[in-house]
Amino acid sequence: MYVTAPGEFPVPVSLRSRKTKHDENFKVHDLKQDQHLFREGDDAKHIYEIVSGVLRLTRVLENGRRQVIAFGFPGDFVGFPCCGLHHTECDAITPARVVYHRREALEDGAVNPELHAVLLQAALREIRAMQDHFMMLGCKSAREKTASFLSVLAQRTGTKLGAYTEIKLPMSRSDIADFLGLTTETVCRTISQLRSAKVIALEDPHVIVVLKPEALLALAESD
Amino acid sequence: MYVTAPGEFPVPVSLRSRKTKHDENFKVHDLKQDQHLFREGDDAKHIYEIVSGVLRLTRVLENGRRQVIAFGFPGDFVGFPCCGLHHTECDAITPARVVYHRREALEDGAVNPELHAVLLQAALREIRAMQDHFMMLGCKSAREKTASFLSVLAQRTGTKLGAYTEIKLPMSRSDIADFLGLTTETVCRTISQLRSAKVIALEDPHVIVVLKPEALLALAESD
DNA sequence: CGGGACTTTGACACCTCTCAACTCTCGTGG
DNA sequence: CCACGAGAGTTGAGAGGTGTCAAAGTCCCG
Repeated sequence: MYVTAPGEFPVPVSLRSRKTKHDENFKVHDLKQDQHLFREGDDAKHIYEIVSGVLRLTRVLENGRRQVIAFGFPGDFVGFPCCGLHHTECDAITPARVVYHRREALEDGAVNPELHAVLLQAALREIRAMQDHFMMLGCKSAREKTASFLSVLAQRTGTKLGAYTEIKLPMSRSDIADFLGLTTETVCRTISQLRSAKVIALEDPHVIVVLKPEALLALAESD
Repeated sequence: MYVTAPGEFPVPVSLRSRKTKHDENFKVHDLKQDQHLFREGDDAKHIYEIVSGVLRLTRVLENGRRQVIAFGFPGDFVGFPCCGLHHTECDAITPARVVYHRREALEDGAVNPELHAVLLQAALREIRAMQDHFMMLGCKSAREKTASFLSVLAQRTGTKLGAYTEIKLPMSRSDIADFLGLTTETVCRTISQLRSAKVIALEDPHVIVVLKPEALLALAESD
């Protein structure tokens, strides 16, 4: 998941079973919290489709600085290989279930044409979503980034509570910070500001209620 | 082109003609400077392979802020579609020549298997390169960004002058700034600092000589 | 020769980072 | 049962990097 334009979220595997029925190597795997799915430099044997739970894709520089490339939510695909290798770390920040798809299904259209098409479209959506995320990292202020992040999360994973929307944040403040190109302190402060402005409320640090969705969206794109 | 790890640059079409000989829709097109190749929202009929010249991929937010997604150099592919549409602007910052590849060649493996594989690998490299660029935008300071940018450009397009390397910068300062998530003024100042430190020299604003490549690389990754 | 776009430099403001302290929760062990 | 420590989150003070605004310089081209 990137902070991307709304309205084009992927369809979980469960909703398009017809498309995957021909995958003879269809295989489900469960991950415990904090368990790794793959690491940077690993041979890429599979592409993974997330059924449930939340994954985290990260890269680290030599000097230790870390970037969270993306969060993987149900319906997302992770692990697109380059030159046969994974180039990010991937681990589960909640218990999670993924479907394995053989890399050959992506790279060779003859193996399983239907699955091939699904994986290819997922890769193209990935490119599009990463372009969206460039706008975040390159153009936006801390407040805009944080508001965008919460706004997208509300639309993608929020649960309605009457006029409000409740967001469960499975990731830590420092995950959010490394995703948005900020520090944990700045993320905390910005969330506190949004709370002071009555745009959101905090049930606890990992459960946020969006009180004014339209105000949140406005802050996400304000000049 | 993103500011990416060195040593894995694409191979220009001219060097792998065998791989494209089966593309029955192989078509060359020339672009004048400042001419558009496609715009955001256009129907994506083709993917483009750059033969010569330099292209610029951009996105703009509602409030006018701009992000340069990538620069396209010879050997790069641009125009990967999502949902059949282009999601960036693309124009030529120098006179350029591109090869058209029909979108179907990417999306349907049966049309031309060899070309399909080439385009697919290009898309996967694109994902990898964008991940690299996230590190730039999210983790690095202005000096590190600028040094990285010049360093990569030197390796990718530089011409050797004895111990030195000359870089031609076809893009404006504001293009560089929008690519790196900075302002033109900051890019200028940072380049001036590098010049003061005798790491680079400026023949003119668009021709830079790298005097100390190892120092430039060190600045690109310094803590 | 003059106008315009681009580049460079300076002064200043302010946003974000850094460093630090405090709180809170939770799990461990005495 | 309580003490203790570890880790995450929050908040504050201060510094510094980068953005903003302004002006001058450079170059190209009409």
